[in-house]
Amino acid sequence: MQRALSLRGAQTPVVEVVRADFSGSDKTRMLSQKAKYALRAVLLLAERQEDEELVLIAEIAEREQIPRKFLEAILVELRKDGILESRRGKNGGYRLARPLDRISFGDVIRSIDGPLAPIRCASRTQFQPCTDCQDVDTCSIRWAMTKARDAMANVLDGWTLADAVRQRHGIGAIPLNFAV
Amino acid sequence: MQRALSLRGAQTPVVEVVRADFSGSDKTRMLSQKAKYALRAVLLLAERQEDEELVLIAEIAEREQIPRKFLEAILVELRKDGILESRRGKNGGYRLARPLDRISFGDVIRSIDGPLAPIRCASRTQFQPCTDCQDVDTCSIRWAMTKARDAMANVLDGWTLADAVRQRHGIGAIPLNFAV
DNA sequence: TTAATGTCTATCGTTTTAGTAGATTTAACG
DNA sequence: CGTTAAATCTACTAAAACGATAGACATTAA
Repeated sequence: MQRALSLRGAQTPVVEVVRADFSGSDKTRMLSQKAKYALRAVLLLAERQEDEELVLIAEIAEREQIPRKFLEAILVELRKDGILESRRGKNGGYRLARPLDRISFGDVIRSIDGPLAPIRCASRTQFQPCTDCQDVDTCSIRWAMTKARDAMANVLDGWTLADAVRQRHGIGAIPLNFAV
Repeated sequence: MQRALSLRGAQTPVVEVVRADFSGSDKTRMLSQKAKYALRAVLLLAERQEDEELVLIAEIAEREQIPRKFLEAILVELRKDGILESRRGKNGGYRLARPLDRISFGDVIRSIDGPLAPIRCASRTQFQPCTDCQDVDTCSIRWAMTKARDAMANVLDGWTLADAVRQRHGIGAIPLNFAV
């Protein structure tokens, strides 16, 4: 049975130019624009946090080029999750609710985008089995995704605003677990 | 200036029942349903690959409870990316295009969902700067996301169908880098 | 009281996701 | 050759998520 010969596999492109399109397009997959804005905002607050002053939404919006109204919603979420504090009224504004070294990238991302895990059944903070799952305990997809989540969480929960600010200013070494 | 007292932080819920809602809802974030189907399909083919036989789409669909027509599209993508081979016509069907130990979870996920990186500027296979990026080289978000991507890729590219099948059958040890 | 500020609620257009339907091509077999 | 069993291609659709916007409302300092 020599049928291997007639099998259709990947078309190895005869000319490479063929591969020049955007197959796979522009899927964001994971970090939403919203979470990216959140990180930028929080990072800005981190730079300011020394001078005990509150920072205006308007200022954050302008400096980071984030749509004002959209940013408002983001900041409210971060406040509800205990990452930011705010005061309303005249002289109001925002600031970080905790010291720089106690706010991680993971905290911010979870606040805006939800669990870090690629799939709910691999989440440690928001576990939920797939509706069509046959056996949660032996599922090898879940197993791999859990490992992936842990690896990612290890990075994102270990990397704090303090680290980012330090890195940005070029002072201080990068933590050991993040060596390249 | 005692303004810390009047700051609004996270509302520590007075009654815990309040927290019973689904804030954060059901965002998939990363692994799409489609990619999950793809992994299930490929895993099934991996179990069958010994007996040189081709497997019907219909059979995969039924066994894995995947909508038939949707599955077709998935298998075509996997074939185009060189993960599967197929033959049409009578006695047609699908099978893996490479040995089990040369197809990783990362391969399958990339084929269906695109780059593993949480954000394009952190992708090694599909790099692209953010349109609003001020400085790609010093961006600390990109930096963190790159580390997260690498950690995740290390897991998903290292975990192959061979590993998954071995694990499923309870024989053979889990590779060192995946020790818990 | 007023002006400056954050907060809440509702809405909206676009893109992505998940899925469906039907016509078409290919290969085996008699 | 004709039939039949398969994959494949093209087009469409409903629902959700995403990114944003608008406007009324609540709070605080001066």
